[in-house]
Amino acid sequence: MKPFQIFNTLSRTVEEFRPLNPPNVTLYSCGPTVYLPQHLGNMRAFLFVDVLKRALRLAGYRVRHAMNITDVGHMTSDEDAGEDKVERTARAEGKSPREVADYYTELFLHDIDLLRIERPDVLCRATDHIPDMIRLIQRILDNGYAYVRPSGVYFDVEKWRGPSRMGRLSRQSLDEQMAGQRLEHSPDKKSPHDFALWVLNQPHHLMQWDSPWGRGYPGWHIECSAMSMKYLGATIDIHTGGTDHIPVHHENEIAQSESATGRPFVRYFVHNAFLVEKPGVKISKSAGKFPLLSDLVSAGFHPLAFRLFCFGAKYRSELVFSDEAIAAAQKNFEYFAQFARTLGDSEARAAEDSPWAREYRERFVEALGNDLNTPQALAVALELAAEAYRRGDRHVWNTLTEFDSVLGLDLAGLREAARGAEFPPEVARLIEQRRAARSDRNYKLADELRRRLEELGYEVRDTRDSSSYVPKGV
RNA sequence: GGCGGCGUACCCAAGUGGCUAAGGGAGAGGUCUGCAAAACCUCCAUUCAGCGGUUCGAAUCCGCUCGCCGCCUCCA
Repeated sequence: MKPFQIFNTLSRTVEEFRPLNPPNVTLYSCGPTVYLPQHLGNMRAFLFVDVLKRALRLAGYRVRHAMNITDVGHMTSDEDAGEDKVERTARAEGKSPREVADYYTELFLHDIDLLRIERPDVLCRATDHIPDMIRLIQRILDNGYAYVRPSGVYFDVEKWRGPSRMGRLSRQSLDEQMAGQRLEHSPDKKSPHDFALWVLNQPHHLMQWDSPWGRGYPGWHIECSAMSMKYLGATIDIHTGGTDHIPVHHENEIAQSESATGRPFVRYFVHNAFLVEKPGVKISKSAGKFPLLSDLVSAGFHPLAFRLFCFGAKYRSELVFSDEAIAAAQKNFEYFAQFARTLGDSEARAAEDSPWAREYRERFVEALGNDLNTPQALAVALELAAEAYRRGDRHVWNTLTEFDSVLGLDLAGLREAARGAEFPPEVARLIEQRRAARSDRNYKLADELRRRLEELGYEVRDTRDSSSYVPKGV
């Protein structure tokens, strides 16, 4: 089998994936900031991680996945200025920061469940790991790569950077950047590129902790370094995030992590592109207005339609959001669901698929191993179903189920849900009556029973010699 | 000022040197069907923003032009 290939931002090329300790893979993802709901653009990022994880598993790897919940230190502007975003929401809503974080964390979990995104093995909140961050900052200080000032502990970029260390990801030398030219920076900083590891003397800040340097709170970047090391080790295989994190957040994470441990921080950085409203216009929290998953559901779309919609484009391409494209994805979803539902027991329980299905499986795995080409994988899955219809040979359940381990549509569950044994007694009785009416050619009664079933929330789909009953909303 | 990306049919979107430019949606016609669906079959880009160049051969490489955008500040 061909090795799994993935684009590594560190090299800007598609590389063969070689984890440190195969078949184990350590994966860390920059998670949500919990002061607002996660919009559809955020959801695309989490869907990307989910499909990456599932594809790695299909390729034979075992993945340990950690994701952070940012509930402190995320500022409205530079690290040492502005207001903490969680606190801003807390003040606006008259809640405590913890209540705000809890609320939006729950909302996040609710949404990823709807999208059938697997929960990470470790979901870690920044505020639960303050001691870990303090220890890490101390190590950086001990190694001489940070300095303490009245306003905070800062990472010394000049000291650390050495030959091409900073700017490795973004391909920008520090001198080329305009840091400090576009906004005021703290006079305490030796260089405008320096960033806060720990912030001191901000009395208005609600969340404060004691530290060896005084009462304060962590800078935004340190949480990812501290928690990824704690749960996944000094060197992790894959670190994911949006492309917006390349120049600052991930650059700083590398600097602070490697200056602390002296070891490589990440083997593969993998970044997803944005979901955009129209070409080039990204959906973002700071823009004020942004579509949510709940908006799609209110508009009558199934959450999994959004899941398939995202798989219709490569993770590294901007994806243009439109109702028409979501509707197209929903058609795909219904197509898969209908295909699964109409498989007979002998087809769904056969130990072996028909030989012709093998080629589809190979193409599917190959597409995913080719830098996660989900559009191609999706096309293969659709072609498998179409080919099964065309041949009148639907012994492909094992293959389809394997595809679904990545697509994540729960086709097995959908099939079960359409089976008679699962129906409530009243529904089952109506179904039986309708079956009898149809065989008596009493179509007037059959149509009446169809209406009543629809009132109960079941869509009736007849075939020549049987019928299936699908709960509305799939 | 610097870094980076994009422009493929009505829409979404693969393809990055070579069989007929994937796939889906929409659209058109047909088959099947008590009805309503679903499904199946057929059709739907001589062409990849434009213009040059390299090559036996380019949507794919190079140059220029036009248009759009992201990042360098919080952001998936």
